[in-house]
Amino acid sequence: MEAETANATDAYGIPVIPASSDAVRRKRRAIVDAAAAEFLAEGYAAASMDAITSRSGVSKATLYKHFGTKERLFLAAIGGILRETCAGLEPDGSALAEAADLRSALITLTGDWATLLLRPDVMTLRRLVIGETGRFPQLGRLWYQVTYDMLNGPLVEALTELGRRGRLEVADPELAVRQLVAATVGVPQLVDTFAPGTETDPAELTRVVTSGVDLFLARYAVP
Amino acid sequence: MEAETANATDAYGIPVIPASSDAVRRKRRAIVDAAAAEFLAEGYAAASMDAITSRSGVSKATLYKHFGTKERLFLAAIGGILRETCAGLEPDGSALAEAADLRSALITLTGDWATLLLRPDVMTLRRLVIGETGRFPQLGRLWYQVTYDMLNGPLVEALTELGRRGRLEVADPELAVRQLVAATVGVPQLVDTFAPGTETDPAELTRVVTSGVDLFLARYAVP
DNA sequence: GTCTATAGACTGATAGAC
DNA sequence: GTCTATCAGTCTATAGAC
Repeated sequence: MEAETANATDAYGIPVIPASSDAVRRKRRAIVDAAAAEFLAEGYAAASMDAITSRSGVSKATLYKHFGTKERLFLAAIGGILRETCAGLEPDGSALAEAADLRSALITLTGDWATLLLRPDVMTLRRLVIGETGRFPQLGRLWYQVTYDMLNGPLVEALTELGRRGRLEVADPELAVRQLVAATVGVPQLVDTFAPGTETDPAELTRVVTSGVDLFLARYAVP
Repeated sequence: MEAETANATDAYGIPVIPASSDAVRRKRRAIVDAAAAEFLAEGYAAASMDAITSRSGVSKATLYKHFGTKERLFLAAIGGILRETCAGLEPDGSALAEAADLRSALITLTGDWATLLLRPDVMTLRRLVIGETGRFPQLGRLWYQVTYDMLNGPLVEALTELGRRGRLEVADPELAVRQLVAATVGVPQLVDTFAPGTETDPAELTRVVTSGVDLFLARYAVP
């Protein structure tokens, strides 16, 4: 039924869009892409449905037929690229427990995260989600969940395993991971959060990440 | 001259409002307060000048006479409360260099910062500034500057002094302070950034801050 | 009587929705 | 393409200070 499809949401309150024919799917794709670009550039309130219509090349009727309201289009577009951004990214935290050189493995892992999370498009998305979290709490929860599943979760398991093997001494792996992420990725991320477009020189990034890992190991490594 | 006053800005691009009689100043105060409440609740684009007019109790002519445009009112209101929030807060980083118990002093200092920065009104303001940084870069710069002057700056000096006295070994005090802030305040702040209104139990906050300080000292304290 | 500051109706544009 | 609501910003008639 039309109304039912147009109002379905998943566990996070992000609209669920049913599968369909190729032509329909391509139009929907065009709308979502246009919406994402407009919302990322303007924010939710300042974005215009007319502008999204023009960008996507479909008619307003088609747009409203598929998404119903501005709110639902926003959630579908932003929720979608949020998932996509993190998809295809292998956490590979399990390799960490086996690594011969733990320090190098941690530097590589946190460095890779930092490179991904500092990408201009990811930072723009992050700023948008933070700014709209008051109006759309489900987006904030989704962002936190996605980044947690990608970064923190696997690492907590790896640290716990490393603790069992006697290579680390972490009483609270959950907290330790949050500290590691904060002391590495979090440091350059804070600057770019308030100064968009700040260039982060790769050499400087490596230096910051390395220092963060050393901070972590100074406390938690078994001598 | 009228036009000159209505367009004057300071070094950060925040409108400068000249002093005036008590009655005029009280009206201006009412406008700014109403504007801050509306902008914090709705964001820049969704906030309505009519709503601000109603809230403040003055007429639209008065409002436009004083602030000229929505943009200028936004910058004046948000820039104003941003400064106010941090005013009257003594950094007192100099006491750190003299502290007998450095660990306790750091825990107290970072704990106080965390308590201030996690206040719901401060977090709401922070989310707004992050969300509007694309449109109003000067607000992002101002936030970074204000928090830096309040937290990081004095602490960098204190760490440098403690290094001279042989109690710490910090090759890069600037980076060390960013790590300390990230590993203490930054940890609970990240949660509340994406999940507004998350209650942070004071005991848990102390535990997190203490652990962050211990992380810092494990790396940088001279044995 | 003159003049500044104000109230609030008004305007043209544009929004979301259908 | 049409519709109605609402937006930022303007304008005019008036109230009150001197």
